[in-house]
Amino acid sequence: MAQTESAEKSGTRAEMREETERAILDAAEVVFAEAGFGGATMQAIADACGLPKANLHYYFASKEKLYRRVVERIFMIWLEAADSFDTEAEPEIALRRYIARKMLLSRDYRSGSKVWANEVMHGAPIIQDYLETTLQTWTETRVAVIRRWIAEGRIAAIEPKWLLYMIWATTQHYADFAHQVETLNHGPLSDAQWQDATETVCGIVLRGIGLDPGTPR
Amino acid sequence: MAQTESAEKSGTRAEMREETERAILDAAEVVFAEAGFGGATMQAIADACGLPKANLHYYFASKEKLYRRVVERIFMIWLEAADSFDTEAEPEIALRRYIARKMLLSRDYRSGSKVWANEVMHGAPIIQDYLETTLQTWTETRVAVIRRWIAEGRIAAIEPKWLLYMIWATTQHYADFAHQVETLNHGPLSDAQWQDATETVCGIVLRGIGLDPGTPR
DNA sequence: AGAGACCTTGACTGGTTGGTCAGGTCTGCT
DNA sequence: AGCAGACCTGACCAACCAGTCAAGGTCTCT
Repeated sequence: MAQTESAEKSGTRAEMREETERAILDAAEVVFAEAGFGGATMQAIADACGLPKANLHYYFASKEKLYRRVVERIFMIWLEAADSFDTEAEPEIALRRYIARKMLLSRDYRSGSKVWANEVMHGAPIIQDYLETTLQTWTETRVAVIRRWIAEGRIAAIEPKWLLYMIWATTQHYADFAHQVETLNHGPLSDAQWQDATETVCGIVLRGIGLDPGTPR
Repeated sequence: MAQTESAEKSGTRAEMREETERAILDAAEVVFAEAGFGGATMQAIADACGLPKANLHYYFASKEKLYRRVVERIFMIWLEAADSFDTEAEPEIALRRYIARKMLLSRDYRSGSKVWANEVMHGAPIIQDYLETTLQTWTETRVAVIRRWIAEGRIAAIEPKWLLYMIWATTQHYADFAHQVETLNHGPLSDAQWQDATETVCGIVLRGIGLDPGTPR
């Protein structure tokens, strides 16, 4: 009974294992986001996905290994979104698309963003290597692109890193500080507000580096 | 011996108590910032300020009470800085001064900023009331000022809240994500970099809302 | 149908943590 | 000097938590 209890029509062995792992990862992501690594308990994660605690340890050897998988998954999603920063496109297009994508991520992957923020804030003990390799490389390529734009006189002469940090910080703020944002807003942001916020961020950033934001949409 | 061991020339009873409390709060701020509430241990805080763990409980009844005091202290510092958003001044001046002040805070009170970020990210269980009262009020007054600027045609018509979030997020990024920033920078930011980052943020924000950043300094 | 791999789970354990407390020390006051 | 009250601290405890385990259940393949 127990094994076929899940609502999904039981697929192959491997499929079911994957499903269970994903359910645990989803639950873990939320719990880690709400309580931090230290504050989260395996029991809480187990409760959140309706499994006995011992089951978690069957799928993930330790709390730390589970946490690492959660963080890695977030990073992959982030990386995927990062590709929307098209190095070939016009600056207006590339930046606008990238900012919009990151705002979407903040809305749809709030917990993931929080876990990532937590991890970095505490000195990135688990994913330091990612920072030094993948993130470093990605950043350098985009910095190079921005420098080229500057050299071509298309945008104002600013240090590219400060611009990237501004975009990262602002977009992630809507996930990491969602509670504060929603408190000040007396409730969750509406679709219109998300759209307006995105457009405002795009507008300030583009105009801020000397571009014409043009007509949105 | 123990009581007079502190380097300070022992003052009055009340002074010494205050000194000890501040030493504990300082240590707690760092430990909470590095490990989060759940990950921090009273023992680690005790070690960080060179006191026996039992002493902490003499000055602060519980871990949670100590944490609350740490967060409250941060909030007070934040509020003080918030006053540099002069509602009487010209938009360029008010915003420039406010951003610069917040950047300084990020540099000098990194741990405090992290603790605050942690608290809000985890749903502000301790300081929800501050968000709903003091922060709400402060925000509303500044939003009103920005709306006035817009009505007077001095800055572009944008939702003031999105602008404030952008400033908060960007400036705090340099504290909360200091580890990531420093990794990508291959070391701590120099004074010149701090200055350049501040100037860049001011420039993008001001230009972004249709103002002339003018000549810095 | 039967064997063997795979999965599930309640009960348990060793270690850690927040918090307590009794007994001691020091300070300021009379 | 002597006393009262503030301060200090090592040792202790109950609660909790990550991780283990053995016994039993289920699925797949032949």
